[in-house]
Amino acid sequence: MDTQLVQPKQTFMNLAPEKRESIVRTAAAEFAEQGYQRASLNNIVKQLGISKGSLYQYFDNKEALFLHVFDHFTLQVKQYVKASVTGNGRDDFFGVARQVLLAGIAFIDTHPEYFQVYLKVLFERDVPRREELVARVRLFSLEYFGPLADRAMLQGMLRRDIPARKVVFILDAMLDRFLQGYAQPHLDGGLALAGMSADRLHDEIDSMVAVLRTGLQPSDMGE
Amino acid sequence: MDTQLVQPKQTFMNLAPEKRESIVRTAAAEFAEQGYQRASLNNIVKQLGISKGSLYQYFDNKEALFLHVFDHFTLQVKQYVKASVTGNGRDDFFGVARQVLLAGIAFIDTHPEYFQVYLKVLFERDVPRREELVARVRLFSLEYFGPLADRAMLQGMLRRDIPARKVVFILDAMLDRFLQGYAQPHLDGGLALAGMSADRLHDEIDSMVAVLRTGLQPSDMGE
DNA sequence: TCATAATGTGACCGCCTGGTCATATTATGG
DNA sequence: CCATAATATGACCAGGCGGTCACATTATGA
Repeated sequence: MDTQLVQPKQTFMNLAPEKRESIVRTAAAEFAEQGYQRASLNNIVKQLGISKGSLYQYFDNKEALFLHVFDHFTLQVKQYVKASVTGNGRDDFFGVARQVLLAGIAFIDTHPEYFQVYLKVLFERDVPRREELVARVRLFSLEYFGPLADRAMLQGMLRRDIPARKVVFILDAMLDRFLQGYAQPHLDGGLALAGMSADRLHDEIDSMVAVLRTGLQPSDMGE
Repeated sequence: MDTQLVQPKQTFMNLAPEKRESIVRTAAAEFAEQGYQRASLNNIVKQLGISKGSLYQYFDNKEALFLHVFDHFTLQVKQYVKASVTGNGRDDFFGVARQVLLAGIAFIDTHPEYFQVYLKVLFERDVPRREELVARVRLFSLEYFGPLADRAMLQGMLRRDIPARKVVFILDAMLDRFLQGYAQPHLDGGLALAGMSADRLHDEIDSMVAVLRTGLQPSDMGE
């Protein structure tokens, strides 16, 4: 989640920032709708009102454009999560989970196309450097929650009869699935998360975290 | 989940059953690997060693072939779940969840390509009659667990402070995610489910269900 | 002002796609 | 055996793709 996946050509960097942004946003929308393989460069340049030759002056090929879009996505995610968690002081394990969930919702609200690109990468074959891309995002989650769970375990905040890595799996599954349900109405298990008001959404999140607390905290701890 | 999505042409029905099966299996594999849009009929007929004209004597078009494959998938799932649950007597709510999880694993083991087709349908746009296809599978899960949860609630087997529909969401999310992780190694949250031995897999499932029990049962109930 | 460098353009290429159809092959039954 | 119906075939079509390149346009700075 550190170094860049690809370098655009110098010509692209010389562009006005607004134009750069509009290109990345338009490309992201196309990749989000169609996935990598079906996404059409002809479509992208048509929507941008530039010629195909220009696009090839900015990026070496379709793959480089796609990787640059993904670079933007990971950068944005990182910023969102960091901002939301560090902003709200020292929470306990489940408090952090709640914050991450809220950050995810906020991210999807402001950049729905980026999250769709991520989902496409997860479930599509033949995405260039797919393993690497997925690893970047998954590792971010695992490496983030892993140490947190270990610490919580040492502090007696988690049941000792469940291995820490299983706690992480459950947390990861729940968070990811909740976000998938928010972005992809079919997966919300009948909760109708998609059009929900912010208040009710927060209620859903709180009660979801509460269930995790009950299930994963030692029984001799209050809520 | 009842009526057929599409009728193959008569010519297809006149074929020897083994040939019919080999056609459906080969098509399923192609759709699983490539998704609907990218799947190539040229590829399918080449692998089958038949001409493209023949394929069009069996099905009206690509869409009809795809829908027929999906029909087979839903039929198989139904059989697997029914068989595994009815076979093992009267379990409690969480016991049934465990049985369904085991049935899902068994299904993926024997028909990995069908499950991949389902995942592709979930995350791909422009799949013909996509809403309908997803609804068939999701409704199967919701309509199955919904009444079960209601009954469990009435019998005092579930915490009263969590609405039944939220219990269903959590269960549905956990099961679906576990199966996704089994079929798609990136999503296993570091549990390495993919290559796991049957015994260890059963352990994982048992402890997962145990966590659900603890989190969702009233605190005054033993395990 | 003008030579040079940087950037923009879209017709064009080879390739692959889903789908068609005239024709060849095989099965059927009188 | 032969006429007819059923089935199999693959060359062919229009359309879209990623990518190229000779050329037009614009920016630069001496």
